[in-house]
Amino acid sequence: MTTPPNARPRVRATASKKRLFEASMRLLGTRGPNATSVDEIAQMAGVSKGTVYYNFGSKDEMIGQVLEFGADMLVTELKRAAEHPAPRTALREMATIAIDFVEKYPSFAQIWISEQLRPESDWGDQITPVYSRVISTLVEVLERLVILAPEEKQPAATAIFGAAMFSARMRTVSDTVADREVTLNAVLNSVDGLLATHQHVQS
Amino acid sequence: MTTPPNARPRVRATASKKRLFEASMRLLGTRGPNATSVDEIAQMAGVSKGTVYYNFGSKDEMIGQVLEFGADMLVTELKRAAEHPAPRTALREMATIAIDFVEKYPSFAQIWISEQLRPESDWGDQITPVYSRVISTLVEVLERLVILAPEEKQPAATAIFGAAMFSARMRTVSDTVADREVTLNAVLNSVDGLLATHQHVQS
Amino acid sequence: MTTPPNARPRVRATASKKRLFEASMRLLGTRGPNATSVDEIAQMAGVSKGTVYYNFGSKDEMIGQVLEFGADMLVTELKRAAEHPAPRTALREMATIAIDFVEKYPSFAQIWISEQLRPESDWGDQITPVYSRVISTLVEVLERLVILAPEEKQPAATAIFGAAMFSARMRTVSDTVADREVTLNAVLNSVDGLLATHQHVQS
Amino acid sequence: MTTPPNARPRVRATASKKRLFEASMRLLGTRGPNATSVDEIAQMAGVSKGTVYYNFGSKDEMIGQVLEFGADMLVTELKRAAEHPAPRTALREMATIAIDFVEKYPSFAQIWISEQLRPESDWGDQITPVYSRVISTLVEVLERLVILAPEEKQPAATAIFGAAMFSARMRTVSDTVADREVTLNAVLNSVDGLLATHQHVQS
DNA sequence: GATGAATGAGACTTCATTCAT
DNA sequence: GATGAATGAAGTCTCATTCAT
Repeated sequence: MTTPPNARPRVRATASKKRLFEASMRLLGTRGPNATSVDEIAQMAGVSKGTVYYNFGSKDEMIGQVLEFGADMLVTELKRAAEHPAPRTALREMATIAIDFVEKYPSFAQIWISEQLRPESDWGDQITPVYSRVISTLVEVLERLVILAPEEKQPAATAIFGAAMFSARMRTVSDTVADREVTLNAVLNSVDGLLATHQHVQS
Repeated sequence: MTTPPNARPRVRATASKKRLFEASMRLLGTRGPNATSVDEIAQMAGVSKGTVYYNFGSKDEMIGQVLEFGADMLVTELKRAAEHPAPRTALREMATIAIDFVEKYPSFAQIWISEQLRPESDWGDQITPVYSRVISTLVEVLERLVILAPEEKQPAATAIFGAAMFSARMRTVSDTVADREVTLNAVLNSVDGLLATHQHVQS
Repeated sequence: MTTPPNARPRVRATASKKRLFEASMRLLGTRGPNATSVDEIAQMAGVSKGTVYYNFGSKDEMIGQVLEFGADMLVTELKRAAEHPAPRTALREMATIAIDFVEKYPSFAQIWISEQLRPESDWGDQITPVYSRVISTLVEVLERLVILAPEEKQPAATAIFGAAMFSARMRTVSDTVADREVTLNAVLNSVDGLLATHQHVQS
Repeated sequence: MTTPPNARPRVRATASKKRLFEASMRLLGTRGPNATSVDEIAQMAGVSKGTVYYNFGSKDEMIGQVLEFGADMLVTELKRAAEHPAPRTALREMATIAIDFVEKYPSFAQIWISEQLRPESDWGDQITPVYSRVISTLVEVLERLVILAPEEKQPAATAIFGAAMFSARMRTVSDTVADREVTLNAVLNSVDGLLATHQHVQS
């Protein structure tokens, strides 16, 4: 993190860390954290195993940082889309972003969906935020769309999030890849259901 | 391998086998398959480690059988609920069953959601059926509810399944347990969305 | 071992033991004692694993008995051949017997050659006799053929035994099976060497 | 698997690797590969069990390398002795080398004799060559000694090899250790038999 | 006489982590 | 900054043996 005056060491350090980051992203989602060994990550990054510990301190710390990085990427994009003035359009764009993100980084969706639910996950600190940050963003948009009782808000958002993540991930797994637009509409059924059963917010 | 009891499968199951089954169910979901050791399962079942191998041959085989058993339980119940003449009521009951099942056996939801999505899971043969069997049942009910284009069917069912599983599991994890009825309605938003945007089937 | 008055149990007992014997013979030579499990032997014999312990008490005891049985078979035949009045003919017949025996029961040759040499073999008590009984028979015949110094006797016999066993076993393993007669002559070279370098015994 | 040091094989061998090699040599022959555990080897070498896997990858790989190393040692010496201009002297020296080698490394003789004959040995790739390389060297020398029919060559060499290995190994096992010279002569009886019954090669 | 469920010691192997260089 | 040799705890699995039935 420090920025010493001599450039070369910093460049090399950054290079190693960056390569480890990239290798982690690729392997973590393909095989999951448990099935991926530090050896493999180091080998794919082209550095020695010790370098992992020099740069990150532990395997869990590295995974945590990778997960956090990915989470920031997704949440940032989602928040930007949430700002669209028309709430239904905002939701459509958010779903699109989620679907595309999962297609681009199946890794993260995998880990989030699977590990997020595991109560005593080692990366809980990095993972839970993904869910809660997305949910709170979703709730904000939903509040601009329909009038919801307080206790309805989080469940409604959770259902949409679950539908989106699950549908998106399934596209990347199943043999018959569903059309992106069709998947998007299926996810948005949830939104349309809300619109059909709840009073709309006046713009 | 040692003299496997495949002569008359499951007839007169040993007490040991039953106890291992129960211990597996409890531990598998709490910690996930990878994080649960054969030692722990055997210890919780009150038998020796060798007994696991005498009865199941391998850890994977045992996990597979446990998963299969749970899947049969859920799918059987879902299929019965699906037979309700009114399709929307059928879907409501199916969602209720799923939510209750997850509450009763958080284990299975955990494994299904997390492992199902992992392409090269070792228990793929036992797991994939859970998804596909549920989806095909869901599709049958949806076909009785609204008129769907062929390519819409699976995505619509997947979105509902994802919403239900994710919401149900989230209830068992989060601090503020959402009300069961509210969760149910949130899941059914997806169904109501379909009803709002598609032509209804004449009864 | 006891012979109870009612015939049926004895017949069954004999049957189990006999079948275990045969299964052992077949497996022991193919895979060696260490690589052959009690399970496999029992399974091939069509009896339960417990029957092995009921009949023999232990794996080692069973192997020992099987080895002893084979040894008796060979030694008995060799001793009969050794009685031929012409010593060289006796030796030729003994070698023939050994070669044929190895061809018929590659198992025994395998175990004898390999385990015999292992100092702390578990079956030492049953195996060593094979070697010493054959050697002493050989020595007796050699003494009728040439005049040997006392210290020459055992080494000469050992060399012949080694040549015979090794050559015989090699025939059953190698791709290009050597002609039986040619192998026999190669083994008898040792005898002819003795005749060429030592004083003959007057008949 | 963990970062195997195959970059520059054997250059600058670690002290650990060398010590494991030596411990393996000592234990492998005393007890045979199956009866020797990785734990024992590591303990005798004074390193941890993990070091075995770091350096060799597996037990079989380690055994294979040890066997190969020993085979090279013996074959190299035999080939040098085989170059002696007088073929009978060459054979006598070869037999001497074999006897001494077995006395020094009873281990290898043990494994070669016992495992070589086992068709489906796991170390077949390392072991078979021992036999065939020695046999072909022996045949070359025999061809310089007497005129042999093509089909006689390999059997003659095999008989000599068997006599030598067996006699040598027997010396290290039996209580009454035969004199080295006497054993040597017993082995060479085979050669003298060839000389007595076949036409000599003109020098 | 025979069975087979159960056992537990011990085997091979993996892998996150440490540390001297 | 980085390396890679070394470690040891922990994991999966095998198998000879015991014992109640």
